Amino acid sequence: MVRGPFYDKNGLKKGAWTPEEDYKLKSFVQRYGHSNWCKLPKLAGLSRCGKSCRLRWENYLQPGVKRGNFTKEEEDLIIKFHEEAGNKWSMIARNLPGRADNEIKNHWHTHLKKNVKQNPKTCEMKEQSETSQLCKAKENRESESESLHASDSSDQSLESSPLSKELSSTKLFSLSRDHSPVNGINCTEDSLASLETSANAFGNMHGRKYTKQRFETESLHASAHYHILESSPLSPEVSSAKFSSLGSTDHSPKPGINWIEEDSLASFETFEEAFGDFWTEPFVAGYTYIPDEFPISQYISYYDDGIGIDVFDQVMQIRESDHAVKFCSCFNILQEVVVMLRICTFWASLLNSTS
DNA sequence: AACGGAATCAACCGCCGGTTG
DNA sequence: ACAACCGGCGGTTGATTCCGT
Repeated sequence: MVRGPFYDKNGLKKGAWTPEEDYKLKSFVQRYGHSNWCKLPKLAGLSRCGKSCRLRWENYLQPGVKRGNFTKEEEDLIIKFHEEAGNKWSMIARNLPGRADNEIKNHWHTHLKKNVKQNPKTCEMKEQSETSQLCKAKENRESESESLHASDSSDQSLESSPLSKELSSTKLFSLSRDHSPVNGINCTEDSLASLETSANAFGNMHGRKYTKQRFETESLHASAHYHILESSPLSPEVSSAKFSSLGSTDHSPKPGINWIEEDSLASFETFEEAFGDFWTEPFVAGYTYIPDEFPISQYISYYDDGIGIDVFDQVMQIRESDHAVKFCSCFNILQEVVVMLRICTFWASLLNSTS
């Protein structure tokens, strides 16, 4: 189902991700964030391109990512949003918390598209949608941009938005400071405060500057998250835990977090069972190439006050300045060899035990 | 049991727009 | 103002699994 691993001409690994790579990426991102995907693979000790890392994180490793079967409600939402906006998978994904755009896209092509075609009424609506899809796509971008501007003062753009009122009001809800109930949602002050705090933490943790686009995207994401929670199988506790964990300085997995990647890391846990502290032994923990004693605490305030100190960049500066990267590269090769030996040992022991 | 086509889905590719220097 | 860089997005690919013959 997945391309086998191989190396391209630049020496970058392609194809399926291994549990080991997942662990490296997850550990690094949870600890230092991901303000620069291009530099991240080198720092995290991965022979992957930044894009590949980003995709893997966003689609599978990121806390809160839902895997598995789509619910009827989710499918209805996908169909509805697709009718509204066409192949705007990222936008649809923002309104389905926990679902990656790639997964939604795949689900559409493999399950929903044919179902929609079988339904004449829906098909008709879809055709109408598709005929104006190009126009809508353009309008969507414009209206999203407009709604951002409008959010400062009024909801004028809502009436002209090609998106449904539900979508539009979601945006308004996310972008405005008005805490009154919107679109039938009873918003308590507490939940809103929690949402805002969480959203802030979410935005801050990566050390990203709040550009117009990012503000828009992340606000949408945060609001959509709250919006869907009303009917989502994900509990509010999980949701808030998600954001909290992202903004927290303690990046160890927390109870209550919906660690969907548990499944994908099942084999990884098997390693741990076999070797106890397999991944926490020095050569592996260092795995992130950043020693535990790295003076990270002085930057931790970043997460709290949101002032633009980027932990990731600090790591980069320190490590590049003293040629640590070169050292780590050599060190990493040794680590890789040791890891491979351990994996071989593990499988050998498994084979022995089963035979 | 063997084969081949269909289905699935993780991952890659290339383009585009925003940001930065 | 401009070029380079970077992240995000949607389309596509291809390995694997499923299922019918």
